[in-house]
Amino acid sequence: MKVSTQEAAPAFPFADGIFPAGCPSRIVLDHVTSKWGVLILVALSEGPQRWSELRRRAEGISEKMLAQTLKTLEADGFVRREAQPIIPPRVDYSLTVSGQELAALLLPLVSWIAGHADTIVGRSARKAAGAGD
Amino acid sequence: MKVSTQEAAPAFPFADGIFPAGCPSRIVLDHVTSKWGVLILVALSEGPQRWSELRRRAEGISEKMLAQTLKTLEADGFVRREAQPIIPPRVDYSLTVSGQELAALLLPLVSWIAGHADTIVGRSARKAAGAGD
DNA sequence: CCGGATCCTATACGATACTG
DNA sequence: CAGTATCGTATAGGATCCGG
Repeated sequence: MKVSTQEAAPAFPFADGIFPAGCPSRIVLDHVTSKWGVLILVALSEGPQRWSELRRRAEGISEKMLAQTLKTLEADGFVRREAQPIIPPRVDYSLTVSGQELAALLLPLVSWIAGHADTIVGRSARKAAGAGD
Repeated sequence: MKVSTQEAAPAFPFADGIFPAGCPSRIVLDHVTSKWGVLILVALSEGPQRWSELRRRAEGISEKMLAQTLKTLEADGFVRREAQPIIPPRVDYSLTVSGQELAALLLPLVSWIAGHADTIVGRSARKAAGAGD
């Protein structure tokens, strides 16, 4: 077993394979890391929001994908949907406790990316010279 | 601006839209959250590894996707590739500093998912009753 | 052993139109 | 306003063969 710089946990938890193909973790990971999953979860981490609000926040999302993503996240227990039987309809989406935990892990990731993306794609565009760091 | 339960930072950094469609952040996010991106980065966070090792770790990945994912991550400056001109070839992949930073953010996420996936898909399978939490 | 090239399929996704 | 239904397309991704 190898011991490198980044050591805190007793043992690397994914030493022999991240996890098996098709296992529940893979499924959830795919849901979360779907094209819009991260964006929706991050958007909702600010607080409950309506459908139309989410559409604006996740710029570029189609109605179909918003519906599909929300449904998946709701089925996974990350998002709660509350519809009010009024005309015109009003539906609020919010994070469950589980969803808040997840979003709390996603926010640093998204922030990091937001802070480094320009450098990264800049380097990509320059054809990725030789030195990575 | 709304103030709800989860308030800690001075201001929510993604208050009016996560970030614009097609911007560098979106591109990098898509690379990282591609089907195999997370798995490869997490796998490499344990230390440098060879092609064949990565294939085992990321169970179920095809050669094509491994090559493609590694190339993308390398172009983004997250992964370093070192090929030794010997027969048979030996190629080692490792994380750059940037890649290590990213992986450090990914690990908690993957660990959390690994710890909750069974509950989550269990609930999903039971048709997602009514209460999310 | 490490991949590149090619072909093919599944499906994720977007655009549009329609409904309660 | 908040969706659903349908269709068409782009592309992600897998299988296989080949080459250094």
